[in-house]
Amino acid sequence: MAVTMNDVARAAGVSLKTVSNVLNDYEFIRPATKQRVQDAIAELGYEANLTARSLRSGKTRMLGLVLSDLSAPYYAELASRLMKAASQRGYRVLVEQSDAVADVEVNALQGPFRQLTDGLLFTPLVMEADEIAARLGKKPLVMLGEHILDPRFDLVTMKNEEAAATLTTHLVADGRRRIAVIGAHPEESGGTAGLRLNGYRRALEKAGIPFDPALIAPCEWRRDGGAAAVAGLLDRGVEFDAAFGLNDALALGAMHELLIRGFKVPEQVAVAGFDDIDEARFASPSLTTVSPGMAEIADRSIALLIDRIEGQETADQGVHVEAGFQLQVRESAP
Amino acid sequence: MAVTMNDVARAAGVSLKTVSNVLNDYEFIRPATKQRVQDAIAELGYEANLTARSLRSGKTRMLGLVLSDLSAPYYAELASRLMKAASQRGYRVLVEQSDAVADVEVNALQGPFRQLTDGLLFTPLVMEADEIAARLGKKPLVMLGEHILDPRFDLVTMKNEEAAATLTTHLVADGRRRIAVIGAHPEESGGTAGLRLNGYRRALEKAGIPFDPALIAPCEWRRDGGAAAVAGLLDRGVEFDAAFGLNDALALGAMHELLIRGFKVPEQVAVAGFDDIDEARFASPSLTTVSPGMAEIADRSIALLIDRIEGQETADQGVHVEAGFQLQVRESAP
DNA sequence: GGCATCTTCTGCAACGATGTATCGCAGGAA
DNA sequence: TTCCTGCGATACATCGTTGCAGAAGATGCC
Repeated sequence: MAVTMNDVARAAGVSLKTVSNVLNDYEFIRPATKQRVQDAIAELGYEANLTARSLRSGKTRMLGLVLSDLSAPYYAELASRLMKAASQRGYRVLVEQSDAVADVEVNALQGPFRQLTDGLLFTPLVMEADEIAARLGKKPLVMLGEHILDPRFDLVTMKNEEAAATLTTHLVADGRRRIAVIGAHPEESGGTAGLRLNGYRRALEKAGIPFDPALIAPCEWRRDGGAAAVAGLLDRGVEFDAAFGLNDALALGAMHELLIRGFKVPEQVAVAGFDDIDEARFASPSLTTVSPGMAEIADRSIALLIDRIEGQETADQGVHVEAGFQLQVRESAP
Repeated sequence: MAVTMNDVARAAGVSLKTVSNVLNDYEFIRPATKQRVQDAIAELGYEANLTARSLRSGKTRMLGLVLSDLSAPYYAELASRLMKAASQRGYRVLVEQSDAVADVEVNALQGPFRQLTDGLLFTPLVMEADEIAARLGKKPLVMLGEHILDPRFDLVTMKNEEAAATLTTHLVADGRRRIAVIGAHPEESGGTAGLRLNGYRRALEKAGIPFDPALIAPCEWRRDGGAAAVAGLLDRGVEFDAAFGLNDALALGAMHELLIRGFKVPEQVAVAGFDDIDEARFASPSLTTVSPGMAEIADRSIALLIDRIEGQETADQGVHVEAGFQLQVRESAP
């Protein structure tokens, strides 16, 4: 079997507890003793049993990350960064894909998944604030990139509305007047889609351009959704000189459909997205988009969650962090 | 604190072990007793403590997945599928990003990460077969999609060589004679890159086209690597009428560079990739590529690993699975 | 010298589950 | 009646670690 603390203790001629103390950096240990224990550890190749430690301490040093689908480029990159940030503070990340299914979200919040983790990074797609609050246990939870702005929860997000307004203003400055929005309902106002749509409307208003609900095309937030939405607009005879995909996948799907149908991008229709995934830079034409400061989102949310776990952050109300953003002007909408 | 088995036992008026027996589907329990225990569990909202169970049983019901970088589209999609497949058999997947750093790979193999998991899905990028064999513990390990074809290891991969040959033959059939390869060294023969290069060479040979090392452009397997490799070829004055990116990211980067420089794709230069990531379908022009049967790879590798863990697969030698593939002909290389 | 305090180390219990051994009680065979 | 077998349930030890309480010796202070 594996080497245990008992074996180390025997080899070093000290008690079990002394070995434990050495491992946990207990203050009062004679240097000579400490050395003897460390030598024994090295010689036997001892490694602490994390399961036993977890059982005893009640901590797993794992963070849960709940998102809809890891294969979406934005989430893949975010997960990758979160893992790296967590690892720097000695934590691991366990991912749960909800597929936007309510049951899975609920289970992540209070089921076995919760048990395995010391805290949660949560991207709720189905559950509402009250429901979450009701099922929220004692372990810390940080909301990620989503719309639920509620004093009960910590939240790390970006300036969705402001960024969408900036992007829209950029399109308007280029002379675009009929800007289609891909991925929202005309009446939407909550959620990521709603916030970005609000920014769009605010920018139009400021420019004195009337809002036309016919330009708003709802669809699934995937490449094929974006393509289908544009197809729908064109088939309905809706005219537009720009398309604003509420994320890059939507924009790229939309652009693809436009190019297939023989439209010139950006000459006839400008296309812009949101998220600045790696792919946006390498699309043809390259995609104008908003870079959401993902590094900042990842670092801040990990820091906040771990500070909550370790009791270094004690604010009664939810802490709200808004990461900055940057407009990335590229070929698709100069 | 949380409800324990002891609380349930007391509530149901039975012993601790009887509760355990009910939970583990022990055969000889009177239906009435079983019912009483189940009622108590439901009433108290008892949930088994996974950590305690792990400590006692030595199993965590977690699988480790070691790959270079989760933000690479291929790996993101693979990870997503692996998680879903694992979850169907009651396992979770814990991801470790190696960034192709040797230390991280070694640690994943024998460090704390190994301890947390019952088995490993391993994509070695740095370590060699002998090194892996030397550090391999007792827990099952399945190699994933990589080149190490060794009787000591289980391996799930795809027909890399055959697929690359098929793709090359397709390009040749379209009249291409000078096909650049993006992402390999001319002398390479092992590893994913080597296998695909072998397929390329075999197809050329069969068509009676001489192999020209000048057409082989090594680079990092990322979009920007592909772009840089093509830039290098063009700047060196190497002429070619097709570019075969050894994965889709490379091909898309290459295509981007070609389009920027005013080349017509596919009229002047055809472009083809490998992996059929979602993005390939929505690129402009859409990318001809090889679809590696990822669903099959994910399902088979999870099945194999779990069968090893649970003792249902007992072959002494490594089991080798080769998933099928499909040529996806699209606009970039008709 | 006597007492309090600090340093260094130890032993025991506990975290919450499962494995092993065992026990009482039926019912059937001898 | 006695012995045996199988069912249904139990008690106790155990997995490897950490928290708590305390012991023994060294040191400081009056």
